[in-house]
Amino acid sequence: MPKLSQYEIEREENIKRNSALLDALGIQKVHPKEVPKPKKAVPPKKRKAEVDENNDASAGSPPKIARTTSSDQPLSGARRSARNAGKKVDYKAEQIRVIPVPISTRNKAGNAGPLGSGASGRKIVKFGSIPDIEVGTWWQTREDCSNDSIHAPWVGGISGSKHKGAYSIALSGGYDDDVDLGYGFTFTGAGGRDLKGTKTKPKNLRTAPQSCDQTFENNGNAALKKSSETGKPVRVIRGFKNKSEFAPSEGYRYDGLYTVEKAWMEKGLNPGGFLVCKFAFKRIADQPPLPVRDLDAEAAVKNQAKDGGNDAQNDEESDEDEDEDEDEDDDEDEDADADGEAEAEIEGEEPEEQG
DNA sequence: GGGCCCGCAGGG
DNA sequence: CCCTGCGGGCCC
Repeated sequence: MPKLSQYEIEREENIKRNSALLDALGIQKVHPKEVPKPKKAVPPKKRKAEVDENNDASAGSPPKIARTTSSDQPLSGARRSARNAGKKVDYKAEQIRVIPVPISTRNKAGNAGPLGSGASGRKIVKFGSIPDIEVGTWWQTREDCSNDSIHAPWVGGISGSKHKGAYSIALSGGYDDDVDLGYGFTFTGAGGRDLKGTKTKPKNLRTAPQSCDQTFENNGNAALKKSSETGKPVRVIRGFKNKSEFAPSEGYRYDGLYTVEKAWMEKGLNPGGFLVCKFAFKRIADQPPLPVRDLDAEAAVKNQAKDGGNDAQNDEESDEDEDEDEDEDDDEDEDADADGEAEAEIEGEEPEEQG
């Protein structure tokens, strides 16, 4: 085994420390086994229609928000077990299955106007959930997400003010020592970067390497610290740059409401060893389950594709001895869907408008 | 794939 | 207006 780089050593240390901290807060990783798996990817077209319906219906009040899986659609994929019985594993299908399913797919092309905006068309600024935006809603870009009032900034990871607290955050990778357990995670704050850009175009960067200590003076960090005191819910989106099994493979997904359990500072994972502000998040109970990816399976698919895919297909079948421990697919994971309607009506207390 | 530059949404 | 900021597109 090659010796670890200094970076990796520190990374391991930080992750260990953060994991222990999450554990101390009672935040445990939920094994994928215990989490309902998305049935199968649904053609975006279909989904969009559905969204529109919901939108219309919601004029009164949406009875069932927060559907995670498409229980209404009889999918052939649901009977995978039977299909697999006599066939080789179809990794294409497998990939589709394990990839986070966009619950409602909305993007520029299809948008008939932001759902998450009031009658006025203005974006909604409040704590907690946004009307008509279900947990699991997926967007192609941060801009689209912003238009639905879930996370306003196009670039920034934290939305909120130091006086009121944080409205939302984006978990989008960027800090390799953050630990994402799905139902809880650690998050690194903002600041400590020198956005100086090039000589000709000074101060023209949107992001840059860590170059000094972060502080809680930073608006975003202060907002999150405030949230840790008030206990108000924070909307969380996960982005494709996040490497965890809970991240979408592409685009951005709204994963519901979390609370900030703790705020602290520690030496960050950067060459200078600069301090960063860190936060521990915990998912509020009774929300739709998170989609979980099977990263190993995806890697296998990738490898297969790289190997040229044709002749290799035979042994796909037999490679089942690889990582069987994780329950495997061939039996039904259907049981899971039963609880689809655990919906969370958690809201921020007050609408808290603000101009 | 990496570097550069850009528009934009906040908060102060 | 000033500043920031876990995007994104384009060009190389």
